[in-house]
Order: sequence, then C-alpha cells, then structure tokens
Amino acid sequence: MGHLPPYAPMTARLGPLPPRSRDELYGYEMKWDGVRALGYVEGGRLRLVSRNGLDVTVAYPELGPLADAVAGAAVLDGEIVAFGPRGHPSFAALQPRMHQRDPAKIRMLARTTPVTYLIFDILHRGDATAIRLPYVERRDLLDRTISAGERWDVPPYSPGGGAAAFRTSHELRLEGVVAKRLTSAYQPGRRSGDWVKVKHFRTQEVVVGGWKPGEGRRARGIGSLLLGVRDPAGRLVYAGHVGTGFTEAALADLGARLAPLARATSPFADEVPREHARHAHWTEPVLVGEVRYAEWTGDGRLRHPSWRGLRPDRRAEDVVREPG
DNA sequence: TTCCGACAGTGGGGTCGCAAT
DNA sequence: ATTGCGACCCCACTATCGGAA
Repeated sequence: MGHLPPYAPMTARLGPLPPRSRDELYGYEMKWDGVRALGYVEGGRLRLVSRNGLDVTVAYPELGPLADAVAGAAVLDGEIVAFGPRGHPSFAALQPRMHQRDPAKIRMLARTTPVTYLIFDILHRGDATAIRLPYVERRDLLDRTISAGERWDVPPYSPGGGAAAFRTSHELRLEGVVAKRLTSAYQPGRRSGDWVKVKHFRTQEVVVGGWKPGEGRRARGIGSLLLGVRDPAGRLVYAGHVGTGFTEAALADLGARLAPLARATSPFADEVPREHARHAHWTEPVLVGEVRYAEWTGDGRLRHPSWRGLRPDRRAEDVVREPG
C-alpha cells in the first residue's frame, strides 16, 4: 500500500507554432479552457489537487467514479472543463463551481453543469514514477491505464501536423493547441520550452476614456487604461481596462498624451461599475489604440487584454466592437 | 560575449467568503 | 445589509539577473 508522492504540474510556455521543419518533433493536443488538476487515484478513491496545491476534490463529485476506471494507483494530469450551451469549453460556466464549498450547491451545479476531466498525462503508476518516460511512452501508458467513462476522457494527440491541429482548434472554438516535444520528460513545477501553448489571439481597436494610477513601480503614473468601443448606435460603451503590454517608455508617453485630455466626467455612455470608476481619471475619448485579447466576457469586457500600441491612423468615431 | 530561464512585480476578468463598516 | 478585501481560479507582460551556451 504505497503512498503517492506529491507532484507539481508542469506548465507550458506561450509561443508560436513550431516551424514546419521541426513539426514532426512535437505531439499536438487541443488546449482546453478550464482548471488544471492533478488526479491522485489510490485505494479506490480520487483526490483532485489544484495548481496551487489545494485539495478541490469535493467541488467535483461527478468525477469520483474515475477511481474505478483506473487500474491500480496512479497520478493523472488534466484539465477540468465545463462545456457551454454551444458545445465548447466555457470558463464562465466553470467559475461558479471553482470556489464553491456548499455541498448542496455543488450537487445542484453537478446536475445542471457537469464537468468533464480531460486527462492528458500520467505521472505515476503503481509504485513507480513515470515522469522520466518520454511523452509518447507516457501517453501509451495513459491509454493502458484508463478505461472510458461518461465524465472523463483521454483526448488524442497528433504526432506532427501542427498546422492542421491549430486550424482544427479554431474551428472547434478552442483556445489553441499545446505542442509537446515527443521525447521530453515531465518536468514537475517547471514552465518548460518542451511544452509550447499556441493560442488564437484576437485584436480590437479601443478608445481610451480614462486611466487609473498604478502602484509600486508605477505609483507616480498610469496603472491601467479604461477602454471603450462604440455600439451600433454610436455610443461609447465601457469595455474594461488594460494594464499590461506597455513598456515604461510607452506608459510615460501615454501619460503625456492623456494629461491635456483630462475631463471631469466619464465619457462612457453606460455606467462604469463603481469598483472600476474608483480613482479613475477621465479623459476625452479621442485616443485610439489596439489590444490583443482572448475573448469577450458575458459582461462585454475584454478577457486577458494586453496593449499593443496607439493607432493614430484611426478615428475614435470609427472604433466599433468587432465580431469574435 | 550573448542568450535563455526563472523570478519578481505590475496589471486584467471573474467568484466566493468573511471582516469591517 | 452593504461594502471592501483577500484568496483563489484563469491570465499577459516587462524588467532583471545569474548561469548556460
């Protein structure tokens, strides 16, 4: 009766698709938008541990039967995903579950929005670690270890074929793909270049309608910019803030440009939430920039926005929310 | 010498729980 | 009862420094 050792999840570096000349060195997996979890199966029980080392087992009772679908003791690595109404992973659908402690609410959510554990790696089997095995051998071991179930799956990987996999991920409305070196070992706790996540980014032109002061290094200047886009009626609608992507030089430049544009009231047609408006310095909505982002949230905010730079060639009147 | 990898530090959208008001 | 705040999830990015290449 061995005791499974703790593992820390290996993470991927963000980057471009490997060049065609190196394509066949990688296995490609779909990237699922959910929460990362290691699954410790031992003594007929499953224990789920978050990236931060917290035991999150109680939040996902529908995954419990996985313990019976695993041959012997094992440590699995995968993503817990909630599928939205249109059949693709929805982080928003998962969020109420992630922090929930109330057993009654958890049971209710498990009925209405059951999750799926998408397993893509195995770190331990029986009383032996598997992390030194190359990726392809771990994947083989994974297939031999788990039998199919309703609420979990071992999605396939594609050896080579990165460009096609990336296109497929777009058609399926997924975040992108993860390219993993076929010969690489599992490196616990490391953000290794052997795993590269390749994401679909969108860009959006935005109007700057204000800014908020920063803290620490940025205490004397801009911390983030308040952004807006025009709706079909031409009204400037609040779209959230962006606080990353600029160099210190860019921040200083923006500060100088925004200073003469100061005004007393919000330029947005809709109401900016009070937490966001607190400490805001409003400006005339004339400066246009571009951000890169992951998706629009249900509240019309940009998720994971990063600043790309000013767009002096664009007029603030023409900045509309683009489809996507 | 230059480059890479790891870290610290800044910022974002969200949710929940709890303490302060 | 409401509000504020920290702890968690997801994350992008810049600046820095020491060691590898």
